[in-house]
Amino acid sequence: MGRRKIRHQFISDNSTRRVTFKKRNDGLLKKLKELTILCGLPAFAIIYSEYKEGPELWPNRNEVCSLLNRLSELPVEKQTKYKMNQNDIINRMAQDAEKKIEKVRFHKRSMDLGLMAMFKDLSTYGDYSDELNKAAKVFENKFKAVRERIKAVKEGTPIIKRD
Amino acid sequence: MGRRKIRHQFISDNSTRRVTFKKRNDGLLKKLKELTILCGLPAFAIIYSEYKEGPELWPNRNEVCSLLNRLSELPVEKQTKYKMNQNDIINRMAQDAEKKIEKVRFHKRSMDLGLMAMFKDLSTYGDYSDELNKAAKVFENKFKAVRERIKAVKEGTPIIKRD
DNA sequence: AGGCCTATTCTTAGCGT
DNA sequence: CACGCTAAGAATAGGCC
Repeated sequence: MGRRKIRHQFISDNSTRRVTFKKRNDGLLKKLKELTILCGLPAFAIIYSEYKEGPELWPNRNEVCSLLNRLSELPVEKQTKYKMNQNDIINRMAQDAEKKIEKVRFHKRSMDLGLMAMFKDLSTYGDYSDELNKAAKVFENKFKAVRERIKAVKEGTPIIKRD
Repeated sequence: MGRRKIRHQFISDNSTRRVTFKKRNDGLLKKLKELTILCGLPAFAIIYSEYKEGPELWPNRNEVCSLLNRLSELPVEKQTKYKMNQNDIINRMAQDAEKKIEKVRFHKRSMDLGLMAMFKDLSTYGDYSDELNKAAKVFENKFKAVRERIKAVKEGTPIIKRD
């Protein structure tokens, strides 16, 4: 919704990306707030960006932790939605990561904060905190494993519609 | 954005609220996904609703936990945004809660999942898990304390624009 | 970099089935 | 109750300062 239609992929231009982030981040939080008010329910969002020291955390950490604890108490059978979402995000992040590797655009931040989390979900490799290059290499080796897991987890239709 | 403009408040009609939730929930997750792709960053959202067993968790719990841990490691001085968000949500939830008390619309779910979290953040009162009425009463007593805290925490301008 | 503006595209409220 | 449809409203990409 703008002067032109844009492609649904990473915005390479730093300036444009920054502006887009600002606009869409604000728009997203506004909509999240509206949803919680209109439907009277608790919701949370966490958005890390390279433009801020602290992450966009809405509404706050304590509530997120509380709800996460609730989630862990749910019977596995009732976490279907969760599984599908996980499948969805793994797929997406894998694709994003693939592009980044190809383009050698592995920013430390995204690697440190985003992809490492995925690794932890798959297996334990120790501490890569300050060894970006090593981590990147490991990622390449683990990529196939990720794909394998994606297939394994797959089931049902994802709630997040694909474009 | 529809045939008519709607008021920014809780939708009392169950049927309408359900439909609105479905539409807006989907729209929100779509936008969150777009943001992560367009700007190449990790983001997360958790939405509890009364319409599903499991909460809408995007993308998955492990990543959320990992990022939360990162957040806790940030110097307090750099958590300004977080503080403002917390201030914002406390304000909002306090208002929502107030309405619910007045209208005796304290659904067990929202109380259990949403407001209790806020209580935990303020002080420890023991276990209210299955005592809704008691919790509601405590809330009324704590309401002023909440307001006080809001003022104490207040500083800077919130990133979440108010309507 | 940060606002403001507005042409365009996108979202969704109210209905019909 | 779940969908499909579509016009009224919103969000925002690209410009301009």
